[in-house]
Amino acid sequence: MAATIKDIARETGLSLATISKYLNGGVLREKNRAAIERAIEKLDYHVNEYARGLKSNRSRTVGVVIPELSNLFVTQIISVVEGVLQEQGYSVVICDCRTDEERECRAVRFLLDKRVDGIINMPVCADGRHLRPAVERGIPILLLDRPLDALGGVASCVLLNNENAARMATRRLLELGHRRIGILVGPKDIYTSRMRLKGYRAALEEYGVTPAEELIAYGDYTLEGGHRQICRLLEEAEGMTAAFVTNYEMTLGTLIALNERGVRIPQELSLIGFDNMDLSRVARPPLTIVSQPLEEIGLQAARLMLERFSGERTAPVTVALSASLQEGKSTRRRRT
Amino acid sequence: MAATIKDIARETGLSLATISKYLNGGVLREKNRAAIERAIEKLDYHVNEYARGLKSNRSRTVGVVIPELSNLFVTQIISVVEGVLQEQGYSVVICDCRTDEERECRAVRFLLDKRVDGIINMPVCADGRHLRPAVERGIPILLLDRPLDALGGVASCVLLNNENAARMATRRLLELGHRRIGILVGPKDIYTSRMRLKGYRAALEEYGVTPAEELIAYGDYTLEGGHRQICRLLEEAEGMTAAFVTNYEMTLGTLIALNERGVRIPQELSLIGFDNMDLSRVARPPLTIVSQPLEEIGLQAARLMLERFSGERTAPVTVALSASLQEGKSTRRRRT
DNA sequence: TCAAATAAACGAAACGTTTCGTTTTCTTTA
DNA sequence: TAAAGAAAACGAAACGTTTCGTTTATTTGA
Repeated sequence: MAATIKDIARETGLSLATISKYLNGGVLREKNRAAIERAIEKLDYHVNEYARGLKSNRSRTVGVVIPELSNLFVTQIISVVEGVLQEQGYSVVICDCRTDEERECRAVRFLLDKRVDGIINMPVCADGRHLRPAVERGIPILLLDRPLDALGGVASCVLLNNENAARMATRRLLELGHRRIGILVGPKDIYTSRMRLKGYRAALEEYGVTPAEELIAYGDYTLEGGHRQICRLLEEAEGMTAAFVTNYEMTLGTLIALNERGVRIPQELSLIGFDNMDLSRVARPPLTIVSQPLEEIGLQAARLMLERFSGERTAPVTVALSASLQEGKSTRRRRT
Repeated sequence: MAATIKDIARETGLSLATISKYLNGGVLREKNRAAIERAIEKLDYHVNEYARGLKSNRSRTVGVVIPELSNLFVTQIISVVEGVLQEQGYSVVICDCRTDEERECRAVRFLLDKRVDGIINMPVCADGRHLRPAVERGIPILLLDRPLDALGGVASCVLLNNENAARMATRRLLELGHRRIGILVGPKDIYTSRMRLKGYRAALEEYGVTPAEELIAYGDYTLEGGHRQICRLLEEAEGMTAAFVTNYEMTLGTLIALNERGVRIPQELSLIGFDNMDLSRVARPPLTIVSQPLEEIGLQAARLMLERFSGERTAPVTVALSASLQEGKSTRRRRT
C-alpha cells in the first residue's frame, strides 16, 4: 500500500543506497536529489520508522516517567519538553507511575522494551534502582526536580535551586519583622524537602534566629497533608506570625484550613506559598509565592537530552535554576 | 548484544516459528513452553518492537492529540487513558498542539508517520480536516469532549452530556428562586459551549423564564476571558442574582473578579462553577460546581479504542456521560 | 588528453520478527 | 496395533530500511 524506498528507487532509477543516503542527509548530485524529491512527493512516501529502527536500533523516541500526570507542576514542564523534542522529530512517550515505586520500575522497563533513545524521569524511588536497567544499557538519563546520588553521576539533572528559593522566601518574612516563622515541608527523606528546609534554616541563622523545632511541620506534599500540618502548627506553635508552605498542593490545603478557621491573611498570619500562579491570583488576598521557572526547566531538559543524542555532550551535567518571589498581598510587617 | 528470538531458538532447540508462536500467545506443548520461558529468563530476552512492527505493521502505540497539556481537565482524562492502555502493552504518544489548528494537523501527520495504531483526539479544528489523513488510512479515531460531524461518523466519541449538565445547574439556581441568572459560556462556535447554552435555555424555559440576551456572556474559556465577561455581566446585566460559569478557567477568572470587586458569595451573587474539585474546596465559600466524570471518560475512551483493536467493535459509537452537581456553599435562596 | 584522485552511486547482506504452507509428532479409534 | 485425524513444530520468505565494501562517474592536474 504505502510507498517504500524501493518505489522511490524504481521511480528515479537510482539505487536503494542512494535513496537512503538522501533520507539521512547525505550529499548527492543535484539532479538526483531533485528527482528523489519529486518521486517522494509524487508517491507520498514516508519513512517507515520501524524498518529504520530495526536497522539502526534507534527509535527517535524519548520516554518520560513522571509521578503524576494530573499535576500542573509536572505537565507544564513536560509540555515544554514535548514541544522541543517533537520539533526535532522525536516522539515522547509518557508514563505516569502514580508515585508508586513498583509502577516506576515497570515504566522504565516498558520504555526500554520500546527501545527509547533516552529517559527523562522525575524520580519517585529515591535510590534510583528503577533506572539500573537503563544505566546498564547505557542510554542517556535525565533527572527532573531531584538528583539521584545513588546513580553515581551517570545521569544529567535539571532542578530548582531549592535551598536558595526557600532562603529567599524566609528572608522576605524575616525582613518584615517576623521571627516565629512556621514552615511546611514535605517528607523528611525527599530531596526537595530537605533542601527547602536547609534554605529556611540558613535564612534564620543569617538573621540570628534559632530555628525552633516546633515551627517545622513535615507534610507529605498533598492537600490533605498540608491541611493537617498547618492545623498542627496553628495549635502547637505558639506565637507563629508567618508561615511558608513549600509546594502547591500543601498551599491549597493551607488555604482551605485557614479559611475554615477564619484565620485572616495577612492580619493574623503572613503566608508565602509555592508554585502556582493562578492560585496566587484567585486566592484572597492574592498570594505571595515562590515561583519556579517551569518553562526554563523544560527547555533545559529537552536541550540536554538532544545534546546527548547528537553527541555534542557526553558527560552528564546538573543544571540548577533559580526561583523567583512573586509578590502578592499575603504578607505584612509584623506589628511590634 | 541483546538476545533475539534466534538465541531462544538455539537455546531451546526449537524453531523460530515456535518461539514466535509462544510470544504471540499460541498454543504449544507444555514442556516446550517451559523451556522457552526458561530460556527467556536466562537470556533476558525482550521482544524487539521494531522488528515486530516492521512485519506486522502494528506499533502497539496510540497517539493522543490534545489542545493543552497543562490543563487538569485534559490530563486527568489522559492519565486514565494512559494507565489502561499501558496495562495492555500499548504506549501512548502525546502531542500537545497548544490549541493551534496548524500544529494539530502536524501532530496527526507526525503520529501517522510513527505508524500509531489509533488516534485519540480532543479536537481543536472544528471541521476535522486534520484527521482526514488518518481516516484515509482507516485507523481508528476516538474523539474526546466534542464530536466532529464533518467526519461523517467514522470516529467514535466520548463526551459529556453537556446539555443536561448545564440544565441541571441552571435548574438548581431556579429552584432557589433565582430568575435573573447569568451564564458565561465559551466561544459561540464551540460545541461544548453551544450545548451548555442550550441546556441553560432549556431549564429557563422549563420554569417559564424567557432567556434574556444580556445575561449571556461569551467568553473564550480562558481565565482572562472569564474575568472580563463576568465584569461585563456585573455592569450590564441588571438584577442578576446568580451566575453559572461553564468551565474551570473562567471559573477561576470569575472568582478573581468577584474578589477584586468585593462581591460577596452567595449573599450578593449565587455562583455555580465548573470542573475542578480542588478549587471548589479552596475557594471561600466552597464552590458549588458541575463536576465531570473524568475517570469514566478516560476509561471509556481507552476501552473503546482497545475494542477497536481487538476487533470486538467495528462500528464507531458515541458515549455521552453525565455530570454531577457538587454542592458547596456558593448558592443560596434568593431573598424575595 | 590521460592518469590519478575524488566523489557519487551501487549491490547485497543484515536487522529481528511474523506468517504461510508443509512436515513431523502425537492421539484416537477401529 | 495400524491408519487416520488432529495438533504442534518447522523452514523459508518477507517486511523496509541502513551500511559496508566496491564499482562507476566525475573532476583535477600535469
